[in-house]
Amino acid sequence: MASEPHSFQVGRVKVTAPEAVTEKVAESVAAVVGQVFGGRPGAQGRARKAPSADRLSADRIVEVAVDQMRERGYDAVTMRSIAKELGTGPASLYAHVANRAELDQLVVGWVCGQWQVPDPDPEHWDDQLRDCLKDMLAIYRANPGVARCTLGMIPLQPGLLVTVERLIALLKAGDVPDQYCAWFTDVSALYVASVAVEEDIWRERHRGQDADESATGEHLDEDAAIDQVRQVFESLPAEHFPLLRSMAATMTTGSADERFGFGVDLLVGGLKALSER
Amino acid sequence: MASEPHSFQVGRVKVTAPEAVTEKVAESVAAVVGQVFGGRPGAQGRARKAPSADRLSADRIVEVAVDQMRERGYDAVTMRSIAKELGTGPASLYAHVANRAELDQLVVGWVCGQWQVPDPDPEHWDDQLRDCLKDMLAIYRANPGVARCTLGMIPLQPGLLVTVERLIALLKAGDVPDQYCAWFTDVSALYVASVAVEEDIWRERHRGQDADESATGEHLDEDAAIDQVRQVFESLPAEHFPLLRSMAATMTTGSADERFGFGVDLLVGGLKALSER
DNA sequence: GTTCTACTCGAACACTGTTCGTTCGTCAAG
DNA sequence: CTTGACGAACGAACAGTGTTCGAGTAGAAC
Repeated sequence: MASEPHSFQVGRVKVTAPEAVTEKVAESVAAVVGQVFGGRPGAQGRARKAPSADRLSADRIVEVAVDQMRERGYDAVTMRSIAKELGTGPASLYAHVANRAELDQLVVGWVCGQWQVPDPDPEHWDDQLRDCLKDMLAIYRANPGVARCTLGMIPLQPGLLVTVERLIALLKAGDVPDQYCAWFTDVSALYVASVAVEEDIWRERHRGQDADESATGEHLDEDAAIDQVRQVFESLPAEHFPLLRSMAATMTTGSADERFGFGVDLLVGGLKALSER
Repeated sequence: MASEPHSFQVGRVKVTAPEAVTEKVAESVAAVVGQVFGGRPGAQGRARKAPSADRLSADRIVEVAVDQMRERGYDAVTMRSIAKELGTGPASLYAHVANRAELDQLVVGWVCGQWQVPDPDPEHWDDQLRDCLKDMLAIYRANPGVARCTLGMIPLQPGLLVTVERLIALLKAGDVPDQYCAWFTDVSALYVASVAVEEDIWRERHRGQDADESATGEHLDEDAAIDQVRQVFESLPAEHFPLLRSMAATMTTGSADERFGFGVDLLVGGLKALSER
């Protein structure tokens, strides 16, 4: 699979020859079917010949990558750190993974395969939808760093296709027009991922600070940071910033969940308003 | 300003001592006032003593950074490339900019200072709001790469504060409750930035491809890529993906503007629905 | 004219993703 | 059982990245 230099970027739509396209499609479909029937996400179509215990594989690499992201954050995961944990050098990874980009791709597929969309209940489709988006954020939160790989990625990863299919079923249960169904999956996925990315950047920034703070003995957590933001707002000159100043407390109110919930309400509410017209 | 090792991160809320906070506030406010009265965005409070033509300055560095992002994309901008264009080495930049992160911060402030929010017209506040968001995306598009710096950034940059203040005024003209005003600025800014980031990643991926294609004589533009995505959808097994397959065309319909406009309608429509309740 | 401060910048450090050429293990053919 | 052969593994290196150190220097202040 890594032998063809011009078309190995699975799902990245970088394909030069038309034959390569259909080839890619077949590969994708095969992987999808495998996924549907219980195959592990990220598994390649061709079965492993000799699954010796200490043999490298794309699966093991992805697994280690996800673990390291969870434990040490996205930025700490490098080809070398993965290789080291597998007891080898970075060059060895390139036999199973074409790229750092492809590795990120596989990581997303691995994690997002966990996303479950319920069977549609036409009575409560909107609540189901809200819960779905919240679930997805929860999965991102359970696997910090993964969200950073998602931006700019077309959801052609097998696990994601299943998800999108079910999500559309949910939307159609709410009589959402086709075009809105299509676009809404895009917008909502982007929104959830963005929130996850922002939270992750915060978390990572924090991680660095905590290391500093533990030296000085001081601890500066997220609430303290928000306090400082509020102080900035409160100290703005009232003549130029009457609103920001008076709303300093309001601006900094709300937990991450509340803020995200508001965004979800905006999207779902907007969708209902648009659909019912 | 770069002399205090623990508190130089302007606007990043990384401050260890309370004195540093007020110091930071004063600095921020001064910069804001300067901005309001016609100062250039990104300009430091302290006036340059000897503005010799070939002297380095944070302004010149930011200017070069923005230009290079526009011309060559975010990834191509490095401390070395900036220094080279200024006819010096990378070390010289660190006298005026603490960090690559701070440089990104300044770049955002520089560009987002261009964002204009009109005086509120209570009759058409929602249309004004929609236009505002579209304008912001337009500015991101005019300065490719800049959006990449935005994620995870608290809008304490002077230029952004002015914008947020005026945006809230616009929302209040629509009788939006305070809490919703506050959260909406967050959500909308995040959404616009995310769309810009995604577009930018696409653009950059394209740039790389174009270099490849020009060698082979083939040209693969964005439409062709979308065609391939549609082909993938169309080739999915109908028994497992009935919806995705039948909606293959719908899924890939719509220009970037249409898709973004849909997202904006979702947000604004959702806000109106929530506020009127 | 001297002092002093702030800026400049060459050289280096530690790190990144990636590639090259060689070696090694394992499996199928003879 | 031997012999190829071929993909996987790997040591070493390359071209980059952000960042730091410390010596040098130009300009303003006294």
